[in-house]
Amino acid sequence: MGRPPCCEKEGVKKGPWTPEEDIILVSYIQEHGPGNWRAVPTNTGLMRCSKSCRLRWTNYLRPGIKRGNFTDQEEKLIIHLQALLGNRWAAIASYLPERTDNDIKNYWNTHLKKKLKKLQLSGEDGGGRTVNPISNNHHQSFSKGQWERRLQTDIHMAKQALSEALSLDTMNLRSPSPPSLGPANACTYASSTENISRLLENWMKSTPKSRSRTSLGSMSNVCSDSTTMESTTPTPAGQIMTSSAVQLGFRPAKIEPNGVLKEESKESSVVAPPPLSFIENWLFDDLSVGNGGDDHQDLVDLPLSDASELFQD
DNA sequence: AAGGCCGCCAACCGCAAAACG
DNA sequence: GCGTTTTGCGGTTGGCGGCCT
Repeated sequence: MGRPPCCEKEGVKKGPWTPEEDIILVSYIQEHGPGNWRAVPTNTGLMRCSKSCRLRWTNYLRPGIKRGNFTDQEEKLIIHLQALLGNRWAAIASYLPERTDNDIKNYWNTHLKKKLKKLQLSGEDGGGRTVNPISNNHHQSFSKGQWERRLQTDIHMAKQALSEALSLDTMNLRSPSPPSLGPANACTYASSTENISRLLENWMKSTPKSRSRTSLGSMSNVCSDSTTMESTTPTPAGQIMTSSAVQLGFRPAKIEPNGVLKEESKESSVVAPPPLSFIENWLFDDLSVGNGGDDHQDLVDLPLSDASELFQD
C-alpha cells in the first residue's frame, strides 16, 4: 500500500498561480512563517496542495531570490559544480543562495547543456579534448568507496558553503556593490515582490476588510524598494533577519508557540568559518581569473583532473 | 497576416529522506 | 523499532511567447 498522493483531494487547483493566490500565500507566511505546509491550504483557503504552496514560495515568492539573467560568474560556478556534484541541483543551489534549484536546473537544461555541447564539439574538432570529463565519465567509474568519499566531501562542502556565504556577506557589507555581482543584483526580487507589493496595494484598496493589516503592511515593506534590501527584513512573529541573511537563503529561527526560539537547521549553528577547502579555492581562483570574456576557452581549461583527486585517497 | 515551430520557465509528479508519534 | 506524515529533491511536462516561414 503506497502513500496516497498529496493532491488526491478533489477540487485542488492546478496550473499557474494567480496574483490573488500569491497574496494570500505571502500574507499567510508573513504571519506564520514558512513551514507546516500541510496546514497552509486549509488555513488560507487556497485550493492548492501543500506541495504546490511550498514550491510557489521557495521558487518564486520567497524574499531574496534573484531572477533574470545569470552572470558569467554564476554560469561558471554552475558548470563547475555540476561537474563535481552531478545533477544535484539543491546542492548546487546552496552555492548560489539567490538562485533556486529550479532556476538553476532550468538554466542548465535550456542554456548550459547546449553551450557545453557546442564547446565539446568544437573542442573535439580542435584536438579531441573533451570539455567536461568529470560529468561525462566519473559517475560510471565511481567505486562504492569513492561514492562514500564523495558524499563526505559534499557534506563538507555544504558546511563550508554556509560559512563562506557568511564571510562573503560581511565583505559585501564593506563594499556595497561588488563587481562580481552583475546588474541583476540591483533588483533581486523585483520581478516578484515588487509586483506583489503593488498588487497588495491595489488589493487592499479593492478589498479593505478582507486582509489583516499587519501581514500585508509588512509585506509591502519587504522589498517594495529592492535597493533597500541591505537592511532588516520584517519576518513573522517578530523575527528579524538581515536582508543579507534572507538573500543567502537563511530561514529565520522559528519561534515556538511557547515562545522558545528554535534553530530551524543544524547548519545554522556553524560558528567560525573553517578555512577554504581545495574545492572553494579552486572554484574561486578560477572565477577570479576568467572574468567573463566572450572567449569560452576558460571553460575548456578547467582543472577538472585536479578536482577528481578529491575522490581518491 | 497566419500558422507552425521552438525555446523558456513555472509548475507538476513521483520518489526518497527526514521527522514525528 | 515501526508505521505514518511531512518535506525536499530531481525529472518531466504543459503553456505561453517569440521567431520563422
